[in-house]
Amino acid sequence: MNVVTRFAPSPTGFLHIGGARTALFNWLFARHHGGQFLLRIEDTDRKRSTSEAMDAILAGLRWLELDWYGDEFYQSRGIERHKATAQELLRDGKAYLCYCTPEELTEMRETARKNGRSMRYDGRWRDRDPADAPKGVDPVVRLKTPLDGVTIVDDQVQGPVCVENTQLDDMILLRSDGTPTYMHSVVVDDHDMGVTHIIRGDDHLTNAARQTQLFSAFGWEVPTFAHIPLIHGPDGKKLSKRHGALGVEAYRDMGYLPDALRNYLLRLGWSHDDEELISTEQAVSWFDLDAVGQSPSRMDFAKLESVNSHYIQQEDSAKLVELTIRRIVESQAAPVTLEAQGRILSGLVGLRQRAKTINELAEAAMIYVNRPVFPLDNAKAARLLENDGGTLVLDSAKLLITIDDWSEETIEAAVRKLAESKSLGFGKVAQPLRAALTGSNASPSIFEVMKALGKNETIARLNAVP
RNA sequence: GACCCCAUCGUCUAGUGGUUUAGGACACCGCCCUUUCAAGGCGGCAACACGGGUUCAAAUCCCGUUGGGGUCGCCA
Repeated sequence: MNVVTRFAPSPTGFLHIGGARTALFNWLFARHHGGQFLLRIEDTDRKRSTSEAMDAILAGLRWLELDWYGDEFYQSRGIERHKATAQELLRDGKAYLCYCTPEELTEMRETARKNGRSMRYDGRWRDRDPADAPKGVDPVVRLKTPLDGVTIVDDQVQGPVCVENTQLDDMILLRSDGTPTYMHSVVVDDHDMGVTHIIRGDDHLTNAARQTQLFSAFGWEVPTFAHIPLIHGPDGKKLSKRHGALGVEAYRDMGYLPDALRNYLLRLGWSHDDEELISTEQAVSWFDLDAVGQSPSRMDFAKLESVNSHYIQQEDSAKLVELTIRRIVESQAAPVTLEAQGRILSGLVGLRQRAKTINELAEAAMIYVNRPVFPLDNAKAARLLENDGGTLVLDSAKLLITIDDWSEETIEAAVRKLAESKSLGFGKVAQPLRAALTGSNASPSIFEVMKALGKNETIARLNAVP
């Protein structure tokens, strides 16, 4: 089966989470079937389209590693073609000129609503003699849609959806200024681009019926539709900014990995038995429309974090260090020395195990960037150095300075021996050391920290305790 | 309001008429491990919206109710 999918965002805002999932599903579906995934920017609304939004969408897609086939299409470049096809329909008597004023339309809408009908435009110019055309009024071009019968959208996710044709009015193809509408442009473009599968949000389901009518008017084959349920906020209501209706770059800034976000989004509304952590390769081989759920799902940051932490465990060390350092530099607006970078890499095992996001990782890694400042801000840590805590730290320093083989094992053996010699529980020694070394009462293993810090820095930090 | 879609633990979901005391994951709770915090291991809590049918048998099929969502622009 030849498969061509497309993602068609309008550049009026960033690439939000729902759009990202739509793009992912299209990408996956095309990959799975060995087809092509195309990108089309729907920029026909010049007033609302911005180049910033366009850049944000492209950057978001690239960050998510959802690459599209060939160059992206710009809908605005097809305007002449869209106009021409509408004229064809007009010539063939499948469309007509309508001279209704906006006021008339508003009135019609109100009447329709009052009478409990969904049909808005009453088709008053459908069969009217063009000679009746009022002077000085620019007409719109409307499609002559079927007056009776039903239009069936055989949706791959929702199943067959039947809409009575009496519910659908004659849609506008060309505005009175001659420019094509979205409904018209989409159909022409999808046909011209050879799109075989239209996978998009559920909010377009009712559009599918209208677009089907247009495809039929042209005598074109209707693509297969698949409307995926929308993502809602944690409360089941429409996704708001507070709930995560953010651009994907915001997710990057919150410290999520693209692989993790993709995995999370994939599982939101799609499943493969009990699989939770799914690699891209597996996703490509498993993904199909029949496993897409029919009900809307809710955004769950806790689950996203959990998935993200798994990907942080799996991420390549060098890459992880790079991301961590970049984040530190961004937030501290200060460089990280090569020495500190080496320490972070050395202590990465313990750091990554405790981090759910890159941001948490960057924060935890600060113990390798800055020395603790006394008196410590952390009250619990400060308390660990009170009484004989400070003495234990200095005793440890004296002992550790004699160690030549600076390995975790040797360091641990030495510290354990010290605790034993003083008849102290191991924790009694370890906690003050932790406070002296990291300025905190919680950190990775102190032996790992000492190893990563190196002997000189370790001794220096221990001796710095007042 | 009209039309369309949806309905299994708090959340994401498995389940396609009997294999189900409804499974997994996240979250939550407890225990273990333990130098702290995590991670990990073990265990626990927790759902078929409701009402009618169909059938020997229904979470699974049908109808209705309720609830949620979407659409109703010369926006996309």
